[in-house]
Amino acid sequence: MTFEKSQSAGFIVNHLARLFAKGLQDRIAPLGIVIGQFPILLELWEKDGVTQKELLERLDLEQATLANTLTRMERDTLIRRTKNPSDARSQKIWLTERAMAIKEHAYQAAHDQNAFALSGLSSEEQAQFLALSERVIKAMRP
Amino acid sequence: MTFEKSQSAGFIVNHLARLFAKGLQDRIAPLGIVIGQFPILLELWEKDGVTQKELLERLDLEQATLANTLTRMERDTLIRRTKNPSDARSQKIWLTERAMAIKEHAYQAAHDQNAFALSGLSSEEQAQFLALSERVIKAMRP
DNA sequence: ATCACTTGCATAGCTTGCTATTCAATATTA
DNA sequence: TAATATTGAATAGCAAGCTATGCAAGTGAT
Repeated sequence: MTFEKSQSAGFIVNHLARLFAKGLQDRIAPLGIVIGQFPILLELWEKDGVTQKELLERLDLEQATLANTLTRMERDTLIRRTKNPSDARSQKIWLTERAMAIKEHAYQAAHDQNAFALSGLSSEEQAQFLALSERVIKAMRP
Repeated sequence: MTFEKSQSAGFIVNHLARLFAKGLQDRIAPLGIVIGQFPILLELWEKDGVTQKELLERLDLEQATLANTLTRMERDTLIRRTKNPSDARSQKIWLTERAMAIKEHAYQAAHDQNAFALSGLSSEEQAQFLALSERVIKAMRP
């Protein structure tokens, strides 16, 4: 059997993801955040004061990955945690001023990176690309 | 400004890549290899007895990433290294019997995973998806 | 021939993902 | 109520990516 990397969906998609990540990374670095914090911040900008479990439900991550990233975010003064009066096992997670202040800049960075990545495609092709990607995800999702 | 993850190319592509990786991971685990070793094995199955530098030129990885993965591959008896008579700084990298023996199974696994991932698309759509992806990569590549 | 530059690779240290395990708090059931 | 099960979160340990740095071997220029 033969195998051609350059025509393998797996390789192509991996390459895509790494280029995307690198591009966004560079754009958000000046804000003092890193890419793994991005999805978490997005959720918290929508609604904070939630428990880790509630946050987890809105994210596509394993619990341990989230816990570790939250620890780094606390270290980096992006979040604080307070006691949850109704359950001593859990805590409530809050954004700091600093994290709230960068929201718009971060949105802009993500928009810019997406626009840049798709800049070689027409609007129709962009829509097609996203739609096809969604269908591939659907096929693979357990 | 607003930001909708589910319509963000970056998030979608990241999700895609993780599902792909997980799927291939599961298929190759029985062969005793892991996903980071896969691209390297593909190149070595084509041609081994090469230096790290030659290998690096054929891969889309940083030198340090390759060096570390090669160390794990040696630990896992997938490769051996011999002296390079023409340059004492470098070594030649050779596949072991074990690594050679799994080649066809690994190709098959990758084929199967790609087919599975794209199974929700028609042949035309599959070609479209790959072509669009390539163009997105081209736009982002430095 | 020596001194400086370049090159090939390794190492250190970080992030972000994972699985497996642990532990304390809470809930359930006999 | 006591024993057991479940749940929320943390921790350990690994892989694979990155940047930055170090080091020894080779190359070149004076």
